[in-house]
Amino acid sequence: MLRKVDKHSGIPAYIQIVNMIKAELLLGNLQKGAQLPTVRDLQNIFDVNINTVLKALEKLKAEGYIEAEQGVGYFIKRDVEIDQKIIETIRECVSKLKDDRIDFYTAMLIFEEVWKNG
Amino acid sequence: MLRKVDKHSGIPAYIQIVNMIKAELLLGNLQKGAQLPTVRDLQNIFDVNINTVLKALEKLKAEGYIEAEQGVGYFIKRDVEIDQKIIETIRECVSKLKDDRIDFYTAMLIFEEVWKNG
DNA sequence: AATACTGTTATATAATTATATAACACTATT
DNA sequence: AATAGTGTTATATAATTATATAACAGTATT
Repeated sequence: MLRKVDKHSGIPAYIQIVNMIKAELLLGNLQKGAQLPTVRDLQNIFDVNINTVLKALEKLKAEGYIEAEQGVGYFIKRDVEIDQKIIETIRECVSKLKDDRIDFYTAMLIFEEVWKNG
Repeated sequence: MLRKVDKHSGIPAYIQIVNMIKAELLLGNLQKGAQLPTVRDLQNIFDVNINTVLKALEKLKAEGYIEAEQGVGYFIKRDVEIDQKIIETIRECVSKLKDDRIDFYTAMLIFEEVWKNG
């Protein structure tokens, strides 16, 4: 689900936008051929300047995820394959962590550290 | 474990440094009273400019995690409590995901999206 | 006292990120 | 043909992030 960018996270807005759209692709919420909201709508959805939206779309285009049709819109270029088992693994983990009342940021810190120095 | 900053991740270096040190605190690898490497050593460890190190340390100090002794060094101010069960949950999840050959970035994207729109 | 190690402050410079704003170009509808 | 909706390009401005470099100030050791 596309949502407002977090302007206090320290992570550049255009990176957050790229990440959100990639996540939609991975979860199958955006599939090949689907049309993205218009650039000006995305501007409102993410609550950023139009140039910031374009920077994100340009990156996604360069990576082959989307393509633009001048005067028409942006479209998803290809599906991103992902094993449903992986999503289920993550869902279960997130569920457990939320039960333990841990916040997202802390979870991410531990997740990254464990991943890189297991 | 403190390691080089990823200069291509898009995430500001000083934020990465703050996150790495916080992760060490959460995992108990850095405990109350422990001394951090010197500012100039940290500069080499993270492979950034001294001002970038100071910016990160300043943030950690402002948040109460560390304190400075002029002419002596930086020290951990307090332990960060965290249920070991949480760490175990994350370890297991990471282990499963690595078995499935998924890369860190993709895992994080799904993790964040599932967390925020379960 | 001198030295070598700490943290601290300062200045200048550059690249990156983000905003505001305007105009242009293509497509589809009226 | 005119219009309204798309994407596209451009300019100016500001804040943030990061670097290089130098000097200063406190602490502990010799």
